[in-house]
Amino acid sequence: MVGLAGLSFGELATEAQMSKSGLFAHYRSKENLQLAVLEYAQERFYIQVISPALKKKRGVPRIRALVANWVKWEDGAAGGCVFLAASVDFDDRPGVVRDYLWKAQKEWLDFLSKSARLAAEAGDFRREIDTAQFAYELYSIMLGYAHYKRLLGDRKAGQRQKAALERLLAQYSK
Amino acid sequence: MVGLAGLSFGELATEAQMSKSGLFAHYRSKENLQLAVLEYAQERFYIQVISPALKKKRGVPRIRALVANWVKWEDGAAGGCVFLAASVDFDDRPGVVRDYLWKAQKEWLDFLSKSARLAAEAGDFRREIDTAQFAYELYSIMLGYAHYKRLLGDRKAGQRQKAALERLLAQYSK
DNA sequence: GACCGGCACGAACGATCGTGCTATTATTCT
DNA sequence: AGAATAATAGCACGATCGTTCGTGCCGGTC
Repeated sequence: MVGLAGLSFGELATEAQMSKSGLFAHYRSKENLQLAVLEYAQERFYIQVISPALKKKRGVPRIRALVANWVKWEDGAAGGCVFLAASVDFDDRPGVVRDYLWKAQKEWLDFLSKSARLAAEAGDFRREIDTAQFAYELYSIMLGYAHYKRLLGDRKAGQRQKAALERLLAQYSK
Repeated sequence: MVGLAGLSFGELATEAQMSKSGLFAHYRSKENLQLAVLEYAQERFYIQVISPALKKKRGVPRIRALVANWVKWEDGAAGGCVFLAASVDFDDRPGVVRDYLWKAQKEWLDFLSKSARLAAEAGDFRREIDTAQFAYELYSIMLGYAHYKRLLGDRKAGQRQKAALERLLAQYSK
C-alpha cells in the first residue's frame, strides 16, 4: 500500500524487522502512528525547506529559495510528498489526523503569505498586493508540479513550474 | 473507505443492495471495477464540463465556460473529484488503472492547450504564447481550488480561484 | 535476592479484503 | 413449452487489517 492511510503495522513491522505487536505497543493506535509520521515529516520539511531559506535575504530571494527547496523536497520524497497524499486521503475523514494536517497546511500558507508581505516591505513586491492570494497561486503552482511530475511523469514539469513562478513573481513585482 | 483504491466490492454491494459475489461477477476483478468507475466519470465529465462549453464561442469565452463548469464539477463531486483522488492513489502503482488515468489526464490537458491555441487564433490571446504552459497554469489553479476547498474548507477558495484565473487570462491576453 | 517498569514477543480475535466455485433464479430464443 | 443464456446469490478460501492479551527478557532500585 501507499500513503498515510494505507500504512499498516504489519508492513511497517516487516520493514523494521520487528514484530507487529511490538511496533504497535509503541504507538498504541494507528492514529498515533500516522500523527508520528506527520510530525516527523514536518520536522524534516522545516529542516530541508524553511530553515535554509531563512538565511536568504527577505523578499524575492527568500521566496525563490523556498520554492527551490520545496521542489527538492517533492523530488526527494519517495512515494510523493506525504502532506499532499495525506490531504487527499483525509480531507473527508474527520479526526485528529485531519486536524493536524489542516493546521500544518494553514501554518505553511500563512508562512508563504508572510514571505510575500516581507517582499512587499523590502520593496520587491508592490505594496498593495493580496499576500494570501500570492500564497494560493504559489501553492497551486507546486500542486501542479507534483501532479505533472508524479502522475504524468512529465520531464518538462520543472520547466513549467519555473516558468509559472517567473510569471507570478513578475506580476507581483513593481 | 474513500477514493478509487479504497473502493471495495463488499461496501459497494451493501450500498447497491446486492450480494458481493453477484456484483463481483459483473466486473470479474477489482481493476475492471475501477476502470468502469473511471469510464463513467469521464463520460460525466464530458457531459457536464466539456460539452456545454463547446457551445460557447472559441477563445476566452469558451475557456471561461470550461473553468466555470469545472468548478461546478469539483463542487458537485461527493468525495472530491475522482480523477484527483485517483491520481494521488495510483501515481506510483503501475497497472492499467494508472495507464487509463494517465491517458485521461493527458487528453484533458491537450484539450486545454488546444483551447488556448484557439483563443490565440481568435485574437483573444497573444499569438506567441506557450499553450501547454497555459494548460499547466490553469490546471494548477484548479488543483489549488480543490485543495483549498476540500482540505482547508476555505470559504474564499472560489474567490481565490477567480482572481487567479483573471490574472492568468490577463497575462495571456493582448 | 526480590521487585519493578519498560520493551518486545507470539498468538489470537473479529472484521474485511479480493476472488474463486457452485447453485439458483430470470430472461430470452427457438 | 422447453432449452439456452445471463444474472444473481451462497459459501468458502487465504490474506491482511487493527487491536488485545499474556508472557518473557533486561536493567535498575530497594
